[in-house]
Amino acid sequence: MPELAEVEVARRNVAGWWEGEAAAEVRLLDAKVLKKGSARELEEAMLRPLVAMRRRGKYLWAELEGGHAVMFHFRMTGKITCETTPQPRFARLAWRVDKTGWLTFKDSRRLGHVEVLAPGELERYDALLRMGKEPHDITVDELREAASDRRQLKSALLDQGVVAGVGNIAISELFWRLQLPPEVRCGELSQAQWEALVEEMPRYFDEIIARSMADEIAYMNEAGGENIFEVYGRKGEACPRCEEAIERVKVAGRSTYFCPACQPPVNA
DNA sequence: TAGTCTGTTAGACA
DNA sequence: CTGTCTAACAGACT
Repeated sequence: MPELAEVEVARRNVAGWWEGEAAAEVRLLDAKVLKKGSARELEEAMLRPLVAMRRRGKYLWAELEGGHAVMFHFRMTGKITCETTPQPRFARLAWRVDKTGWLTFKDSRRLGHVEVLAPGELERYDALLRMGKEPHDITVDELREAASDRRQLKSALLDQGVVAGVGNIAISELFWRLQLPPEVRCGELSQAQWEALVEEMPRYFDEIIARSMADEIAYMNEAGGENIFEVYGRKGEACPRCEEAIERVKVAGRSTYFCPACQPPVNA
């Protein structure tokens, strides 16, 4: 599951499931996922009607009547699904909405978290304050300014302070589309390549979002696990563009999949 | 089996 | 500043 795209799909789904209602019942199934606020505050907040579901980067939050917010971060394995029972496997928090069923925050690895924010705290939420612009809003100049020349482009794009929501999978896919080598440094990109990157980022996310929404409808969530990416997770398979075998390397500490033929090193 | 991999992020360290 | 490693954690894969 992708990054910004997965969270945006979750936002749209949850907004539809929960829209205009208050939860009828809240169950905190694993108290350790609640990183800020008390179980009681969480319950009181969620029992108020939903005002809006919002997203910034990979952060997702619910705004409730009365001014509280409930913040979610999925990290690696978190997700929100709609269930018929309140305690499916890996459920950490569940709330029942009459018209829909049990909305469930699941997280097998328990790296994700939930926070209850009192009125006004959202405006002072550090991760949001430090976050770069969304891929859909950032300009070429803004991106170049945030990414210093010597830094690896991958490292810069993974930095949420540079641009919001880009994750490890998106990097492999974007680099393949733009034919950039995995370890390319920011200073090595031409103006045209910067422009292409700024154009391709929102396009990539829009495509994955559209695809994920369609899959949700087709499979009623709980994806079948088919790899929808061009190169990510496809080591040894043929490049869709040139048939060369896809390789995997570690850059910025994370796996990057690339085609050695159509993404050659800059100095080659 | 045991070891290795994993979509994130913050923080320690060289 | 930069990259690398680790810790959170637990399951899937080789």
